[in-house]
Formats: sequence, C-alpha cells, structure tokens
Amino acid sequence: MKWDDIGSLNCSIARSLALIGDRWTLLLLRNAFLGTRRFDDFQSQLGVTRHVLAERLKRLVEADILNKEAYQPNRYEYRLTTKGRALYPVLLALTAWGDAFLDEGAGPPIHYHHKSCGKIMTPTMSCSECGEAIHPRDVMPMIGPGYVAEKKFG
Amino acid sequence: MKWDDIGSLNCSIARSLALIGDRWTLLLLRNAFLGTRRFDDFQSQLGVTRHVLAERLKRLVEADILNKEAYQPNRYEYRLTTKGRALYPVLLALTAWGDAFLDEGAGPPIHYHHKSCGKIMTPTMSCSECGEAIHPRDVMPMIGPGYVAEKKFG
DNA sequence: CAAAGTAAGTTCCAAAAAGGAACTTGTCAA
DNA sequence: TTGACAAGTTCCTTTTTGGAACTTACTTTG
Repeated sequence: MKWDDIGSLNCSIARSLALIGDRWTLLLLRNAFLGTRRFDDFQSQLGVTRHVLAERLKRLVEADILNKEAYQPNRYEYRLTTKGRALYPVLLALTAWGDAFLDEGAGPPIHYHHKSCGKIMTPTMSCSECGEAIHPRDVMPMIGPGYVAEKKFG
Repeated sequence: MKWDDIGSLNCSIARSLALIGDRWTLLLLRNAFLGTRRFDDFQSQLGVTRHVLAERLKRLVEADILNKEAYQPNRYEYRLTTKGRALYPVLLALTAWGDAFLDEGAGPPIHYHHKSCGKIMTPTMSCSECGEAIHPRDVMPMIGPGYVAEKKFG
C-alpha cells in the first residue's frame, strides 16, 4: 500500500494523517497558530524549502485547513480556518508529550499560561462526558455509523 | 534546514515531530495501541513495506517508545513503553479531528466507549488546572526553564 | 530426523519526495 | 524608471519510499 491510499481507510486517525501526517505539515501549522501568515515568513522561520512549502500550503488550502487570501494584488496570506483551528488539540498533545519526555531534565522550553484560569497548565485529554483524563485501557472502540466494510489489502 | 535538524529546536512540538512526525510512524503506533506486537502483523495490517517498517521500529525502540523483547529465540515482540503509552492523547486528538471533519456526513467510523463512565465520548483537550476545554486564544506561551537561546538559521 | 514452514529482517532496484540554489513575474516604493 | 520584494517555479542532486525477492534461524510436521 502507498501512503496516498491511507486516507481511504476506515479510521479517523488514518484519514487525518493522510492530510497532515507528513514531514513539515504539522510544523507549518504550529507556526500558523503562532501567527505566521506569509510564504516567506513560513520559509525563513522553518527553514523548509520553498518547493515543499508551496506544495504543503496548496494542500492545506485544498483541504480547507488554511484559507488563502490576497492582501495586495498577487500577495497572499494564509490563515487557519475553523477546521484548521480545530487541530489545536493535536499540537497541544504533541507539546505535552515533548514537555514530559523530551526535555532532557531541563524542564519544558515553553510554559503555557491559561488566560481563562490564570495558571500554567498541562494540556490533558479528557472525556467529554465525565471530564476524567483518558487512559488507553479505559477506552473500548465500537463500530460507528460511518463505518464501511473494508477491502482487504496485502 | 533538513528535517533531521528539527529535533534540536527549542520547541516540544518540533522535538516530538522529529521522532514521530513522519509517514507511517503514528499509524504504526495506532496499531500498537490496538494490540499489534509482531513485525509481520504490523506489515500485513498496514501494508507498509518491510523496509520502512524495520527502520521505523528500530527508531521507536531507540527512542524508548517501543520495547523489543524476544518471545522465542530470534522472534520479537514490540510493546509500548510508558513513554509510548503517553502518546495516546496525540492519537485521540487526531481521531477527534477526523471524526469531526473528515466523515463526509456519515458520522464517525468508530465510536469510543469510555468504560469509566459508560458513555460514548468525544476526547477533549482540557486544562489540567481548571478542567475547561482549551481554545487557542486562551493560551499564552511563556519562556520556560528548558529554553535555551537558539542559533538562527536561514 | 529430514523437509517444509514461519517470523523477522535484508538486499536490490526503480519511483517519488526533499534539499538547495537560481530564476521568473507582478507590484510597490523611491 | 529603477530597484527591491513577495510569492512562487524550475532544475538538478540527494534521500526516502515502494515492491519484490532473498536470507537466516528456529519450529513444526511427517
């Protein structure tokens, strides 16, 4: 199976990864959340090649994750759409994991101040129904309405 | 900048993505959470080439995300370590996003039953301090203890 | 006990994607 | 009207994937 076929699997993780699960895309979105909007700014902040950057931006616009808008004739800004902003939890989850396991004992490089409550927070994935933190063992996957019988591969 | 230099940035997202932010790795971890442990099972379930699979498993073992253990002479099982299990929120976040935006109106392919409270849940990223769902606008990044002055590139 | 089967990789080669740098095209500002 | 600038493109080299066959060390079966 090729990577490009991943998006047709019966799994939201696979479908999500087909859009944003390659090199650079999530990093690019990180910068979008930090306020970056223009081609050359993404390019110089990330060091990604212009070639790859152009391709990724195009794909994100097609997926309605970024919106491309002219701020002058022939000059564009890329802004997160609602669908794009909804990816914030993915970035928070990566942040929380990196903070917990990749700091080499130095503590997190960045703290996150939650303006709503005024405290430094650790983003936590919790259940919409009971509010408890979610642990793998407590979760039971069940067939849902969007499930379609799947062709076997391999 | 090359992808391999991403891991040295002053950012937990970048550091996390340097380890798990390429094609196949998160999908492989998804299957690990679903119970897959052996080389050939990962291979046939995902359809990834043996070549890529071998490289990814090796990298995850080196990063202490998976543990490689012989169950017979010369036969190995890969199991999530504590550090690996801590990636569960990343997969939940991808799931929740895919369920919300990529179902093409059919509803989610899979429901998640939270055994602790008995309900079908939507995983939600919330503040460890106040329990509220986290929105980008409410978060203010601040320099933390692990921050190191960074070389400019580009 | 020999023959076949199996799991876990390796190897080899072609195809696709990423890295790097220079080039293009419209616009704006002096 | 000349030069700078933003947003890409193009061209070429280096890395990564994809696909399939091959290897090695047990294990099981007849």
